Amino acid sequence: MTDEHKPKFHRDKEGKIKLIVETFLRLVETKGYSNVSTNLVAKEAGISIGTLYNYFENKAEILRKGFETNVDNFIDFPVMIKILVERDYEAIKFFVSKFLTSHQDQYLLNEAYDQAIAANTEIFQSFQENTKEYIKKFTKIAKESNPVLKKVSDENISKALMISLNLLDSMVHQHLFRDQIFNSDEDLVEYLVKLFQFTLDLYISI
Amino acid sequence: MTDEHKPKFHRDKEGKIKLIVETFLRLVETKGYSNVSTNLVAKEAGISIGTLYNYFENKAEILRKGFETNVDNFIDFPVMIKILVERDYEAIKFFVSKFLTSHQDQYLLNEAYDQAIAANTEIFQSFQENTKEYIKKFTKIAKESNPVLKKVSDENISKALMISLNLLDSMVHQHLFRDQIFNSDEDLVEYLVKLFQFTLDLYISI
Amino acid sequence: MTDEHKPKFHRDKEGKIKLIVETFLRLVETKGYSNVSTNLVAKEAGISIGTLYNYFENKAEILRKGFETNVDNFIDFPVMIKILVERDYEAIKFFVSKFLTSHQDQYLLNEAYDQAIAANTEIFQSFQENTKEYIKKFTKIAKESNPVLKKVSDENISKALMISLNLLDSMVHQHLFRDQIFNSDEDLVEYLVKLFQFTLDLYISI
Amino acid sequence: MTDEHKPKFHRDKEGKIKLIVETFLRLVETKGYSNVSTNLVAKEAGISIGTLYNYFENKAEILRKGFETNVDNFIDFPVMIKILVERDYEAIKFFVSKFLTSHQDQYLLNEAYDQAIAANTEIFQSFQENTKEYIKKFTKIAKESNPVLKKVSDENISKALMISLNLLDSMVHQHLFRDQIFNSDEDLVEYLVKLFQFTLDLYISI
DNA sequence: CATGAATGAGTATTCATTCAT
DNA sequence: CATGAATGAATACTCATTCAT
Repeated sequence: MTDEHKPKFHRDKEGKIKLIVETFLRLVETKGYSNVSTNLVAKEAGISIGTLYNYFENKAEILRKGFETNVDNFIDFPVMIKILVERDYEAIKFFVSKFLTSHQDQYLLNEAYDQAIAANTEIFQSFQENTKEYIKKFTKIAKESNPVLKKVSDENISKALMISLNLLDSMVHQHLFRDQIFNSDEDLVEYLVKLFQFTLDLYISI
Repeated sequence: MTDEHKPKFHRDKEGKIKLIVETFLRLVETKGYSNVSTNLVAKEAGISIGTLYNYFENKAEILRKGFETNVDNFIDFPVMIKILVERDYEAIKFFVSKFLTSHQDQYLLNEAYDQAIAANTEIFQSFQENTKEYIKKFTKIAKESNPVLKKVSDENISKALMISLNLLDSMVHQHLFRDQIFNSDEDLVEYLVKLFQFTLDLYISI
Repeated sequence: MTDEHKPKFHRDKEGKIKLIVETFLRLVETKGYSNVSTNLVAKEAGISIGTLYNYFENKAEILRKGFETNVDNFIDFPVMIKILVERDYEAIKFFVSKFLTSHQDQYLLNEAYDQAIAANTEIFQSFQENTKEYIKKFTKIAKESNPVLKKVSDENISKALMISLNLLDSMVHQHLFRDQIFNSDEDLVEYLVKLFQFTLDLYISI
Repeated sequence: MTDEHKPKFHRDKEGKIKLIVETFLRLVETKGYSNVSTNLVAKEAGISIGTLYNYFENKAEILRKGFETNVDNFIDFPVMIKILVERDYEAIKFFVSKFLTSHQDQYLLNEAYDQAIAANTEIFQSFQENTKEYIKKFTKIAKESNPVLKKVSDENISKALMISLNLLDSMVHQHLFRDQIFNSDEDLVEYLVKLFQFTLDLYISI
């Protein structure tokens, strides 16, 4: 109870960090990492540039924080586990469709990560560790929640997951931002589902 | 005497454009788009910055031109046609291996295209048109040079080609610059060959 | 009980001022004036930046206060008096050697004073007054503690002291941070002792 | 003749460099190195900041250039040689007086060198080399122009010169910018002449 | 058509200082 | 009297682009 008195005095620290990160990501999504200046972020967030740098050591750090929090609600664990095990066409289709719908925002973000990675090795490692941690977490939960997966090696589960997500990502990216290979979204989704199944069959044979 | 037919020295407009584009792409491949300044390009090309801007309206224009000319010698047409038709494991493997080897250079270039796309819609369309043109050209040649392909629709040939290249690109990219999903290059190549075959089987049934 | 006479904990204004000044000087000695931010001083001192500004109007003020208190324990009065009177080679040599050893720390501090002086005339005067006060104090004590010096004018004692210290300072500075005029520390010390004696002979003839 | 046609088209390159350096030094002399921003220099010189950076890689480089050109007309070689050999009281007095008169400008400049040195090791070495070169040049000329000096070792001539100049510098600095030790300029000059002679006697015995 | 000096808005980041709590 | 979040002018430096020659 007494703990709840204090925060009244402080401006909401976590809230401010969140505000900065969200503003930053929103801008990156539309303009690309290198076209978003920290000064602009501050202005758009309605804070001073000094405040921004009170919370983040540098520009890349904002991106890192964004990635960190973003990765957490990236995929729906139960849904994915169900897919891994049952390999149900409709389930995969649903997942892929949702992925397609929500991907547009993510795309420039991913590119931002790439750019930051290219410029900064530390951040690269941070990204890798975050992803690994996330994959590990997923693998553990997957095995715990479904006995069938216990027979599959951790490595293969990780592989299946990462490859599949990566494939989805790249094809959706191509579809949305480069050449329109498929005539319709449905066309694309159909192919992706098959690709997904193909990869699962390859690495997770039950 | 024959040398005098193509006036390569002064007053050679095309030669100068080519020089600028090549210098630009070479630099982008090693340093990334945003780390290559037009001033540097001019210096490296041995011309003045003023001359560069006589031939190109702005930086992005050089990239556009670069894409236009680059796409031309992207893949070895005969090899690719052979793959499409025969679907020979070793041939695909050879192609994929070569792709992997040469990808590192292309990576920063691709990112440059993406950045330009993000910043400039005009360029996006230019890119799309170029690619379409290229694919159309390939499809035509493929059909002409191999009767078996005549039965396959143009659309499917295009699809097979674009999807395959895109998949290769994304997986290699992931392997080289993001998380190391596969334990070795061989491991990756093996998977990619299967993926390649899967896609060909799907769209080009002979 | 005796400990309670000087309330060293909270509410100790003098203690807090001392803490700030000492922290500040310690940092300046290692990092240089312009590389020490008030925020850092506060952090290192374990107080808030707000508290720091409750006690000092601005950054330069801390330096001024630092000079004020620092000048007090600059030289060992008895040793210096002995030197002035006896002009003993070994005593001077010992003093000079010690000066050389301890100068490295003082250097950045002196530079800080100079910088502050260059930027702020008020501080200049404050420095001058402090030094004058200090010299006057020394002269008085010197005359009181050694009857021989009573014959010498105050002005000459001051001169001898200030010139000598200044000469030491500049030559040591040159030796340590600029060109290495002397082959060894011993070489330098030898010259400085002679210089010291020369100056004393000039102004304090007994 | 043909060569003389060209420069008409270019804005005077050397002139611009000189302009920048002089503006910079003028500002440093009054405000101190760290209080002079490159933007201010550009503004005061009536050029754009971009132009400034076309001619100098960074701020410190301007100072280096300033030092380089400054050191050349630092002392009057013939006068100094005469002093070294004849040790004439009036000649030294004249030299010292002139030194005192012209020193005010030099002081903050010297401090600027110190600051730059403290921040940048490369520049430090550049300074050292320039000074060494200068001293070497002087020593050579001195020996050539006056046979008496041939008996003296190069090292001792260098020492005598550097120590003397350093002593002058520090005492004048103290006199002008710190505590007024001497009652008058004449008073100071008198002491400095003696100091000068003392050092010459020590290192250059003829 | 070539040149390259000049431009200046823009970049990431710092830091002395203020003031609401 | 203490706190520390917030400020924003200032800094060194970059680079796409222009234009007088």
